[in-house]
Amino acid sequence: MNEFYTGQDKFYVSVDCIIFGYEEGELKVLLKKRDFAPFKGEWSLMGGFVRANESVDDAAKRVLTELTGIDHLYMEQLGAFGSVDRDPGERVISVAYYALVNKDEYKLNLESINGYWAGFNHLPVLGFGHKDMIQKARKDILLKLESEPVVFHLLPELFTLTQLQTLLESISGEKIDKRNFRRRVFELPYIEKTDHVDRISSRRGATQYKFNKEQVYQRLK
Amino acid sequence: MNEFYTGQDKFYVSVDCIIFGYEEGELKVLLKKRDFAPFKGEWSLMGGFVRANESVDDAAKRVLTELTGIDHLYMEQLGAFGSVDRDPGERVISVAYYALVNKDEYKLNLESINGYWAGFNHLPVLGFGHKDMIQKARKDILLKLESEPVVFHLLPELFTLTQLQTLLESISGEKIDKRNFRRRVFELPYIEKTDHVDRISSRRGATQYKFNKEQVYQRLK
DNA sequence: CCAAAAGTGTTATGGATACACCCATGA
DNA sequence: TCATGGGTGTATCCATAACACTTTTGG
Repeated sequence: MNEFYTGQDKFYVSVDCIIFGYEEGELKVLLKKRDFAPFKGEWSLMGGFVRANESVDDAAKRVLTELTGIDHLYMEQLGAFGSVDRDPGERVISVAYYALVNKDEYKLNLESINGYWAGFNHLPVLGFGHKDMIQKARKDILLKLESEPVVFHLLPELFTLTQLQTLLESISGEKIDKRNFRRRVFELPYIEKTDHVDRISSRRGATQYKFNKEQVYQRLK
Repeated sequence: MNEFYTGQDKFYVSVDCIIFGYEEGELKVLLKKRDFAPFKGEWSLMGGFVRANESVDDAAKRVLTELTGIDHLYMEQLGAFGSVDRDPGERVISVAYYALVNKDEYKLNLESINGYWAGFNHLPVLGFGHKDMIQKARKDILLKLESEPVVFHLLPELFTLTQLQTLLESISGEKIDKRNFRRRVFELPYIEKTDHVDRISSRRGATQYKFNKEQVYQRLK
């Protein structure tokens, strides 16, 4: 149609998904054993190629669903990673996304996808610039948190304030004062106390809270 | 090399540059008349195709230099724009960048590039999702401003506090109190008073200030 | 002398921080 | 009874916001 376009180079375009979860006080990232070269058998992010008939965003959703069965996730684009030799096999331009998952809600079959939840502070060696992507994603979430309480995507329906606090601490990398933290939480209209008590993590039992999602979104105009 | 890659679709990948400048109290965006279809002769962002032997970041720098002669600019990636029908001519995945330019330092020959500085609040009709990109870029800069005084890339060497204030107002879209603003500025170690006086914009004359770039970067660790 | 922009301080308020002890329970 | 994590208030400090008049000078 446009001869100007002809003669331009074409590229493989992939998507890489950084899937964050939370467990036992630590932020986790879902990794998978690579099925094919290069680095076959090594750990890597969930990824796949963009197809001609889908948008890049749709490709990311598709890859996520294909690999994990998870649908309708909270997901944001992180950016394009386009250095020439990022993929040692072929030139591939990758667009990275990050997703936040409530691990309880979606019971993944880790075996069938050759996956595992890596502790954010104990990542294995990763190729393709994946480590940079993960670090960048963490910073991005931290920034986003200032304007939107996205962490609730990571937590189970019911959670204790200690769980919420340690999650925020592990994302920000900083200790939070318990009393100041709780006072702030009590002022938030979208975090509600429930009658449930968690007796797993402490002898005394901790009150469980839940997010009121309508309030979250209403609050954001 | 990797048969898995073969059979995947390939794409044209382009870069689009949102070049911001500042003049007479208003934020500006550099646009250019398109040389080829689709939308030949219409206004659009500076753009070009990524080549096989260069990174996407390098492509953005190259396009900027080719079209404007400007080199070594402050530039950030905004993200990938990959909907299927974004470009009505062909499927093209675009990675957008924004740049901040001191218009005085780089005297552009607007005629030769068919360009013009559009007022941010008076943009013409733009295709290819360029308007969305521009809006997103403004928000991004606003966010970035909280952690880094990037506006100095837009200002001339010497500037008055009123110029700085109106620039910030036009980026944020909000009025700032003059006295509070000035008090805050006086506390910043990287904004220095000079002996120069600007007599163009007022009868009385306004003191000109300058950024101390070492202080800016030192401050950011 | 007047129009137009530059310049200048004080007060009030709210949010952030620092800080230490008692409580309830299961083992 | 004791070890473990849950739960609670107060005082201080600092950043932010609101607010109006005087100064200088070119025309």
